[in-house]
Amino acid sequence: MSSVTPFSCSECWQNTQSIFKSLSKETLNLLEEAKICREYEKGDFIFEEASFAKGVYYIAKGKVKVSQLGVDGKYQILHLSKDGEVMGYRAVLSDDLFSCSAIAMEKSHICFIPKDTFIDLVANNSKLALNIIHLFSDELKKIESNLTKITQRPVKDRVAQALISLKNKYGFLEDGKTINVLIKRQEIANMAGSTRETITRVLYHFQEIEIIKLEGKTIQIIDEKALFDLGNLLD
Amino acid sequence: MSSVTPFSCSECWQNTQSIFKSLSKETLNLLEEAKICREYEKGDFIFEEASFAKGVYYIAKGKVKVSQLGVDGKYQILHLSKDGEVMGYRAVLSDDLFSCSAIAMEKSHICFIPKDTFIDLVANNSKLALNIIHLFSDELKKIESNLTKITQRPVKDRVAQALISLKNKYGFLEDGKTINVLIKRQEIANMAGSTRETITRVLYHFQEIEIIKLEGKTIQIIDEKALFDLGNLLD
DNA sequence: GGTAAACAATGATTATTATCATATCCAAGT
DNA sequence: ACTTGGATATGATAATAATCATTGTTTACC
Repeated sequence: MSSVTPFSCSECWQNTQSIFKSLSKETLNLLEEAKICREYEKGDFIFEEASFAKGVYYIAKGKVKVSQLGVDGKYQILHLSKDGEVMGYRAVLSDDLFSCSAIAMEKSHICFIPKDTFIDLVANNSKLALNIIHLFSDELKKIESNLTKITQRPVKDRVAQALISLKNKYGFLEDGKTINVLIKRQEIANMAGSTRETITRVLYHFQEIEIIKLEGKTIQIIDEKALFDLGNLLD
Repeated sequence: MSSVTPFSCSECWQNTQSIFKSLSKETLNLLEEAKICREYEKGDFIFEEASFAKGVYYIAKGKVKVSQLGVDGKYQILHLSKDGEVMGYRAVLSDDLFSCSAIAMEKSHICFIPKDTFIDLVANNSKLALNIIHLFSDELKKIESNLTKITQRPVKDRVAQALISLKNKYGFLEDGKTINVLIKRQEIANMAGSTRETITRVLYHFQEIEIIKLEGKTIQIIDEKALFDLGNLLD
C-alpha cells in the first residue's frame, strides 16, 4: 500500500478525454477542493468489487485494469483505463456497490472525488451530465460489440482483438511498434476469455507467422493489418 | 409489414418501469404530440443495425429482441425488451448509427419518438436525464455480468441463465410454470452464444433431469432453483 | 550472488461443443 | 388429405481450447 501523496493537478482535469474538460472555473474549483489524490503501486486495488462506492476515481496518470470476478474464481477484464479517465461512476450514480474491481497496472496517480460532490456536480451541471451520458453510451457500445465478438470468435481472433485494444488504448513506445504497457499472459487471457497456456501458444503462433514479436516482457506489433483482419475491425 | 395504426396510449407512459413515468403533464403532452404509434407483426424489424437513428422507440405493448450481427453472420441477442421499455436511446443520444437491430418477437404496439423531441426533453428535464443515466447504468451492469458469465461458463450453465432471464423478463403464464414467450432454439442459441443443435440437446438434458418440461412450443420451468444454481444467481 | 517466488513455455490428454448430415415433426395453405 | 417450408431432433465426426503435468526462465530480495 502507498501513502497519501497529494500532488499538483491543476491541469489534469483538462485531459483531452476528461469528462471534466472545459467545465467552468467554479466547478473545477469545487473539484479541486474535494479531491483527494493518492499514489498507487502496481498491483494495488483502487476499489474492490462488492464494496460500497464512496466516490469516483479520476486517473491523473497511470494505467488501470477494471475486472470482474466470475463464479469460478476467474477474472474477466472489462475495461482498461488510462490518464484522463474516470472510474466507478456507474456504481456511484446508481448508489450501488462496485460491480468490478480496479487494479493499478503500474504506479498511478489517482484522484478520489467523494460521492456527494460528484452527484451534486452532475445534478447541477447539464454539460457534465451529458458528458456522462456519452461516456455510458461509448462504454455500452464497446462492451456490446465485445460480447458479440468474444462469444462468436475463436481464441486467436480474440487475442488479436485484445492486442489491438491494448495498442489503441496505450499506444506504442517511441519505436512505433512496442505496445506501451506491461501485461502478463494471464491478463491477456482475462481480456480474451481464455487461459495462460493458450495465450502463450497463440502469441508464439503470431510470432511464427510474423505479425508480432515478443521481446523480453514486451510485445511488438509487426503487422498491424494482419492483426486487424483477425480481430476484425475497430476497437 | 404492418400499417400505421395509431391507438390510445394515454396511460402507457405510466408503466412502472417507464423512464417517462411521473414526468410533468406538459412534458407528457409534448410526447403525445410528437409520438407516432405503429403496430409490428412478429418478425418485423423495428430498427436495423447500421441505419441512422431517427428517434427512439417506446414499447407500449409487446416483446422485442435486440440483437447484434457478428462478423460471421451469427446474431447475438444483447437484450430482451417488453412493455414500458424504450429502445434506441443509445444511438440517438450519441448521434450514432444503431449498433444493433430490434425485431418484434410477437405482435407489438410501439411508439416512435423523433430524435429532436427526445433530445430536447432530455436536455430540459433533469429528472428524465437521471432516469436515462440509471437506465444506462443498469444495462451496463447487466451486460458486464453477462460478458463475464458467457465467456467463463459452459453451455449448460449459459442456457440455464438464458431461461432464467426469459422468465424474469416475461414471467410465467397463469399456470405459474410456462415461460410467457415463444422462443426458437436458434434464438436461445443467440442469447447463450451457442448453436441450435446444442440448445436442443441441452434442453432435452434439462428435461431428462426434470428441471424443465418441453410442451409443444413452450418451455415450463419445473425446478427453478436447480436452474438458478446452474445459471448462478441473479439476472 | 544465491534462492525463492512468480511467470512463461511446452507436451500430452481430455472435455466440450461446433459442424455436418439426415431424418422427423408440425403448421399453413391449397 | 397433401404438399411445402420452417423448425426441431439426433447421430457421427472433428476442431478447438481447457486442463494437467512438468520444465524452464526471469525477477526480486536477503
